[in-house]
Amino acid sequence: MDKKLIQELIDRYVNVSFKVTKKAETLIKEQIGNDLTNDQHYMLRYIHHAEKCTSSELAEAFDVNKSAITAIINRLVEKGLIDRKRDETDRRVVYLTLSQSGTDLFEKTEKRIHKLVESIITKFEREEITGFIETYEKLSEMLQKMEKEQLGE
Amino acid sequence: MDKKLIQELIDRYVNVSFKVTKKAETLIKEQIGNDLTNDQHYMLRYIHHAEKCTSSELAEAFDVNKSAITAIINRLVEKGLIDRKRDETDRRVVYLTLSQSGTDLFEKTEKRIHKLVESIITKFEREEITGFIETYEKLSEMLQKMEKEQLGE
DNA sequence: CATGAACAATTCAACTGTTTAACTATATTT
DNA sequence: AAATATAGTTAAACAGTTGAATTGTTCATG
Repeated sequence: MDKKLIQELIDRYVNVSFKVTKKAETLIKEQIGNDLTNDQHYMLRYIHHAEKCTSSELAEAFDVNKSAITAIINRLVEKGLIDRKRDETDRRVVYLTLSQSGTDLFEKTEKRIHKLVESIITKFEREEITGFIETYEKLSEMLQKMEKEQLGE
Repeated sequence: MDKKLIQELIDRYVNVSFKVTKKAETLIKEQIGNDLTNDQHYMLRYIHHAEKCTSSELAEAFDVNKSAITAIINRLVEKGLIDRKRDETDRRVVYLTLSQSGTDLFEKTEKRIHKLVESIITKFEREEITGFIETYEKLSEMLQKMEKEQLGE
């Protein structure tokens, strides 16, 4: 690729990724409503998918310090959406799971987000959107690898 | 498209967009360093591109209330990176511009971010990345339109 | 087996970004 | 001239974040 094209692509990527990220956050917030923040919903999503997980695991997945996770989890425990339970064999570890009302709220909200995404995805041709998501996934893997390499240095 | 495929695509999209957004934020923060937050850099980027703009314009571009903009701009003015100047013909309006050191810091940091993006983009085939960015841009336009429709309702 | 290192999680202080409501100052409408 | 609208700021309250210190637990090794 020649330099000029690369520069153009970089500009376009930086620009479009900023816009889409911003707008997506806003649209998701509209689906979620006032019971939860976006970050709190993402937290419920992760735990729902994992069924059971630890603060350390969340800190790694969300790329933040463990103390940030403690703060978010505290708020979700206060709302009765998450349960904390110590591991009996290693009492340093605390397992997090969704409570029944946490599961209910998550599933209700996630359904609305899925409908939003569906309404967008279905406006594309099948080939275009599958190709897009495939490249997006490649990008994701690439970023994971970059992190590992940095840790290796 | 059949329902099963759509469901699969939604799942994959929700999953991958979360991961990429998170990781990209982290990587950008590494490029920016400790002089600025990511949001502050994005603010400088917008003003740099516009050359001159108002709080209201920023509030719309960033999808937040004007008071959130005031807070961020205050911090950037304190750091000497942005200048405020009242419009002489309509004294309600305040124009924001980058100071010399604001311009310097922005350009230095943006260069690092561009290198980061370049290092990623150039790992893809030309057709794949251009197709990806084109679809991404379509998506962006679609989201803009959705907002207008909502306002119209 | 005792002690020190390692580890999981939490607490706390300080900060950034956000919303909402109230407010100031200015401009426009009628 | 008075009412209304607009641009921006302020203040209180909250969510999310970092970084350092702390608590409680486990593990290694001398």
